[in-house]
Amino acid sequence: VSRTSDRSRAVRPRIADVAREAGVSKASVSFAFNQPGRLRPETATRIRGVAEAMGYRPHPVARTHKQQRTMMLGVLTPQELPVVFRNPWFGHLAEGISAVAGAGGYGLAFVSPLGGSLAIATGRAMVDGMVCVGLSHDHPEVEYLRATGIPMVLVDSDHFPAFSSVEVDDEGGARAATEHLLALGHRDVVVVAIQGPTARARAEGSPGGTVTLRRLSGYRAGFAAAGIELGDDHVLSGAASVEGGLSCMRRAWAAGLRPTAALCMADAMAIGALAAARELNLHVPRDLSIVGFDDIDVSRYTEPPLTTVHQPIRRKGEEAARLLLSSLSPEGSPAVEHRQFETRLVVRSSSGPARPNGQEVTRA
Amino acid sequence: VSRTSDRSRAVRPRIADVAREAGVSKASVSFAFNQPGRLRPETATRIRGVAEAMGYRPHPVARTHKQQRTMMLGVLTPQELPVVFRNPWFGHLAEGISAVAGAGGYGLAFVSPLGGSLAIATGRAMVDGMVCVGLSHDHPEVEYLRATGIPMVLVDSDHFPAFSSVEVDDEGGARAATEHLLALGHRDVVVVAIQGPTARARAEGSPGGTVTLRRLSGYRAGFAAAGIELGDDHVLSGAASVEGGLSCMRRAWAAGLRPTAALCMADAMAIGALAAARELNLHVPRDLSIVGFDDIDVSRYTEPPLTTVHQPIRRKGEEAARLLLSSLSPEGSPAVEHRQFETRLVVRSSSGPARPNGQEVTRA
DNA sequence: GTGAAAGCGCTAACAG
DNA sequence: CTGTTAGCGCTTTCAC
Repeated sequence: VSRTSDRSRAVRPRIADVAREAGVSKASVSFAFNQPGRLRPETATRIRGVAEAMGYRPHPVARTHKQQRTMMLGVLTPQELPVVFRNPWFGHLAEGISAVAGAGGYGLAFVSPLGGSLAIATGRAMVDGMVCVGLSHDHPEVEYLRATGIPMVLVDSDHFPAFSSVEVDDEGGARAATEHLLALGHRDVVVVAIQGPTARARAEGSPGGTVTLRRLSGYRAGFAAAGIELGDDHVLSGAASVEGGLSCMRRAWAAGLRPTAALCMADAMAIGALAAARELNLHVPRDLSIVGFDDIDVSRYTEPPLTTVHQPIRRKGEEAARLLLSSLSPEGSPAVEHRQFETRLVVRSSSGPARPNGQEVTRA
Repeated sequence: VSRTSDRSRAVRPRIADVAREAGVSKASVSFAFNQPGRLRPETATRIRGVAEAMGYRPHPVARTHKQQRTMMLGVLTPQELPVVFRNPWFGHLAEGISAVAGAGGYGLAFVSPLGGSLAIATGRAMVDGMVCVGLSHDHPEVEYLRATGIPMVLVDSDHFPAFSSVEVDDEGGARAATEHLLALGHRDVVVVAIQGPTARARAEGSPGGTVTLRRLSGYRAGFAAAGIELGDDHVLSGAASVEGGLSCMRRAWAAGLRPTAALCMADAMAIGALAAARELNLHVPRDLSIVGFDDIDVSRYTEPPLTTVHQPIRRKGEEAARLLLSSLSPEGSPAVEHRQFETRLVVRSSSGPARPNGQEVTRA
């Protein structure tokens, strides 16, 4: 067998090549890299010199294979990566996760459905542990994931007895948002919900996912306390992105709805709602109040600045990674912990008094 | 040696265990998973049943080791991950990369300095190829990277003869932005630059990085054509984030600068500049014009909507991944290609006529 | 201080 | 159709 590939890519020298060239054993070469103290200094230096000259580099997979740990953390999302990255919320979460992962010497790999299957993707994932984002019990492959034995920490997911979790008080936050609107006199409100990642939810265009359901129930509770019922036709679902929010609002108007306010489950969607309002020639908040959820960085700089439910996104990421690392380290606590952060309503300028009852907006 | 770890974590069954249990050879088990066609259907089914019952799953690292390909793409950034994720621009790029990587069956791993060293991180990276973002020739470890032999595609980086690249016309875009401001009568303008990732640049607080330099030269060229020189004291550097832009503007004002406009190298920074204006009680664009760069999704929804230089961020990501995949596949073209996309100025409302010459803003 | 050798767990060429 | 076997490239214990 020729040592040169047909693509004529340079052949990577192996540890044996270096050993031969340096006139030592493979073990010595390994020591030169991993435990230089065990070699006579001059030997170590010489070996490394030879290795460098040959362009030798320990093969990361072989090394990992032997070591039985990858020093990688996985970030698992039931949605495809492009849709995940489209939501700035995820960037903030990744900030938090990567900060503590990096500090602990861990790298990050993103695990999302491969060929439509999370199971396949998970099976391929070379990670020591996973942060799972938005995993619900009704996910078709959740049992598989649970059974893999991979240490996991759940963020914004259903609870599983075996795993630690990090979340926020979604219901409370949603309820606070509703009460805010109610206090401003709003009675006709649409909910812009995050669509579930499951095929079923997508097919039905229905909301889904743990967080979605919790927030929905918070909204409902708020309305119920005021004796108002939130009709199913007033709940629109879409992707958690600007585009998704925009499309929900368009659908609402197309369906003849003329609400005075919109409760959005993600700031990205709320920004989309802002765009929709602009399209419809609606002034925010005079003609339409918009309340978001998340309080991502840009929300305070939108036009108008967004009233929204704040949650500590980065801290959630940090905490999740911390929990995971601690369950990974031999000295760390293997105890499962459930951490819930508070939410709080941040009132800015996208919400205001409802326009007088029944008075439809005049298109300019 | 006990087969049970002290952390009492369930022992993962190996292929040999399944083979023994099913009364077949390891090869048959492997075939049952990878080439079921080579087994009698009933045998294959039985084996998979046994495997399932035992909770067997092929070890991803071992599998990868044997296969000699990881089916993973790396995304390399000279900056630490948290700072990278702080810039929405990167989210858009990741959208593009992940879309084509996922379609090609590849996963994504993020590679950023580990213990301060890109070399260490790269050495550990189990990837088939890398998309390098913002790599400049003057990076201390760039030679190491080049020498690894890992297939790479460069985004927004200096050119390297061996690698394909994807970029935009930074200089042209920057120049267009400058000319726009000049046409509006601005003569006293500060530049809010992206700080280089190198320790040196950080220490000096100086701008750095390929893209930064290109845009800076575009700005300079624009001013020069009008006979104006951009003083070094008018160039502030910071992280490519809202926070970074805010801090640059604070520093500018603290230094006694009272420009009528700011040219920001990233929309995230421009949003920070918007925040600074608010702090300083400056109306945008009446007292201060702000021009960004990137045209990220939210830029059209800020208060006021951002005048900025548009670049096709997602397409850059897609193109980079496509180039990389094609160089990875046996049939793909190994040719190095350099792809440059156009930029174009998008005028929105954050820029306007300069306030009359010499007339300082009155703080409200 | 240095080297020999035994794996890590899997895949696939080759025999049977 | 099924099993034997030879690695993939490295690390690390154990002996010298």
